[in-house]
Amino acid sequence: MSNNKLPTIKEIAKRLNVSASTVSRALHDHPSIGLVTTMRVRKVAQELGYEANKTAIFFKERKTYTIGVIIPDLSEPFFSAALTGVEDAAEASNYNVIIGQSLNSFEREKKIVENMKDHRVDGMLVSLTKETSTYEHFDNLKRYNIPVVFFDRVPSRKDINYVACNLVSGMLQAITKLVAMGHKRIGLINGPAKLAATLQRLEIYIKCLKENDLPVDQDMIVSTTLAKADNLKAINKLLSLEQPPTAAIVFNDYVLLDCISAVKTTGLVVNKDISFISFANLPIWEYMDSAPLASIEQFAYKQSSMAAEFLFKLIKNAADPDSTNMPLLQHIIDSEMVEYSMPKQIL
Amino acid sequence: MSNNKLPTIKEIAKRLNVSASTVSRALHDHPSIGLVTTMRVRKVAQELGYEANKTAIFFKERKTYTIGVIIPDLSEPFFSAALTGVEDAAEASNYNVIIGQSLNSFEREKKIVENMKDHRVDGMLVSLTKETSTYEHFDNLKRYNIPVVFFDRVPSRKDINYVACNLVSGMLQAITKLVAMGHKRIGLINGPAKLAATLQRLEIYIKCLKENDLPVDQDMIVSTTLAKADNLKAINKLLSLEQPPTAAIVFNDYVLLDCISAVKTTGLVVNKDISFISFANLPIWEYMDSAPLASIEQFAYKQSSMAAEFLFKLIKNAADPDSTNMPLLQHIIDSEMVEYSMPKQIL
DNA sequence: TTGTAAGCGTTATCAC
DNA sequence: GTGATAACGCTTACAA
Repeated sequence: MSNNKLPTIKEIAKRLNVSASTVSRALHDHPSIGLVTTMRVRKVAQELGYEANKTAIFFKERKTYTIGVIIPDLSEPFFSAALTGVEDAAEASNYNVIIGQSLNSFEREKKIVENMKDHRVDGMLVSLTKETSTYEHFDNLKRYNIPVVFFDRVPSRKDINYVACNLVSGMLQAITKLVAMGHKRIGLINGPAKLAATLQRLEIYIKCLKENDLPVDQDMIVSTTLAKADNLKAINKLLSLEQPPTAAIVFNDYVLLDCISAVKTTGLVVNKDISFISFANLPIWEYMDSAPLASIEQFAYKQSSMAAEFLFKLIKNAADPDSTNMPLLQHIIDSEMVEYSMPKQIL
Repeated sequence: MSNNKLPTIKEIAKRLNVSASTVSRALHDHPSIGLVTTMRVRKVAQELGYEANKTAIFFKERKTYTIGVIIPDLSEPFFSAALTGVEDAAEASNYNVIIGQSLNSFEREKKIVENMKDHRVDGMLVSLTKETSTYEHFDNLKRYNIPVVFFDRVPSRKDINYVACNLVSGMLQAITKLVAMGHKRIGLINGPAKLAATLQRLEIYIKCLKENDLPVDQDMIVSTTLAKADNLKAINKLLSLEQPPTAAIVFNDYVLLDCISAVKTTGLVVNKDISFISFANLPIWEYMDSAPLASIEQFAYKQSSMAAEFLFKLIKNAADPDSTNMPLLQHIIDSEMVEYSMPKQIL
């Protein structure tokens, strides 16, 4: 253990019989310091292996050069991609990233916010819990001048900074494509009613059907709690209709995985008897036999890195003494339909 | 913008005409402070919404209550699971986690280490780059009393703290199982020669074949650069042998995905004409038609959370004034073969 | 029971 | 050109 304390500016000062301020200035090439002194200081600094203690500087500056990211669940590829987006943006701005997984628990989310506040992050990026419907824990941060930018799962409020994704564009492409392929009966396997996303998907689904002059048939709209057993029940309900749909929009990829299993169990063939299109997109679909026809790409990386840019803008603006009041930073990215190359069952 | 500065201990002191130390003590229920004073202090603190500025405390304590995690690539489910393991362990110890992805670049790894050192993390958890073969950048941390624990991808050195996974146990189970199923020709699709993991897998493969009294046939050992085209070439080489293997051990799941594609292209059937077993394990195999027979589970979460425990032990020990010199903390977890339920092609 | 002062490492302000 | 001092917010001997 090299328990010898790290050299400080004072240590150097003492060795040279100069003041700490002189050392500090010398090390910063302050013009007022004589060349000789500067050289002597540098030499000793070098010898001692001196390096400025940034934590002291940060403390003085009242900054941490760290931002916090709160996401629901890293095991979802969507969010790990998002985290990478944040990290890349942060690196470019010389910021560090501390991370917290809310695991879709509102209580955890609150706790993480609190903890990050205690650590005085310079800002926060947040993708909300499914449970979150109140936002005081974020409002509190104003007091600490900690700006927040939300992404993807954003509050239903207008007075916030956010980057989100518009699902309509991708869905419209998807349904239009299905129609072009001849599909007339397109079902919807939706999520639990209490989720905002569920209502949203329903509305979009209906809107896009209408745009394609298709009728909305309530029998073809089913929902699931997202539990596996329930996913199976939902798809089976569709399949057992007198006139089952020939295609279905699915709440997300995890639900879809179960749907595909169920279809196979009945002996039907995915992409022949029934085609799927789902939200989000697992990176491995392209390797799978029964991949959906397409996914609605929601650009995790793009959303999160843009949110990070926003955040750094806010941070800089707050630091600027003659900053004018910043307008809200808000952006919506259009989703896009991404087709998978040649679902194998069709070949 | 609530630009009014946050209340400090001084502010409270001023209001009450007492000293800052009194306030500090009162807020900590110091026994020497009179009840009345304590109450008055608390009241004002309450009114002002005072909260201790932890960054100041941390600075004084010369601690950050933050650890750094360096991993190659979050898009690999293995590492995002590992990160979750760290986060869970950290939460239990009231620590924060800052994250850095080396993206398998040695230069990036060095830079991240440097940056985390500047931020004075209390310790680091590291899973090395494929490129890393020198360790000065970690040795430097001793100077700053920043302990390091490696996990999964650990240095080839004995004087370090680490948690790793022993591949032999799982591989032995796997090959034994293949043999029990009647397989006599078991190939190996290995990685690039420059990776330590490649040599390791080769040795284990040979060892396990021998344990099962099977001959080692050089023709059945192929390798790939991990690039897609190369993966295809490797599997095709095996398939085009006069006597192709009936089973193969594959370097990792990503290589295997390509192998499966290739097998299908030739019209052969996975799990009938050829079976696979691979290292690591993608969370979605169980949903796939042509899943490998089994994966060698390497316990990302367990490794990383145990590494985190080690780290906290080291941190505590270093903080303890009368700490005896800590012995190295090292642990090896046995890998295990994990079978997938009923590969569908066989049903 | 309370106040004073020093200290964590650095920098900015003012004085000489 | 360089030095002293204060300040960031807090804790803790040591005094009183």
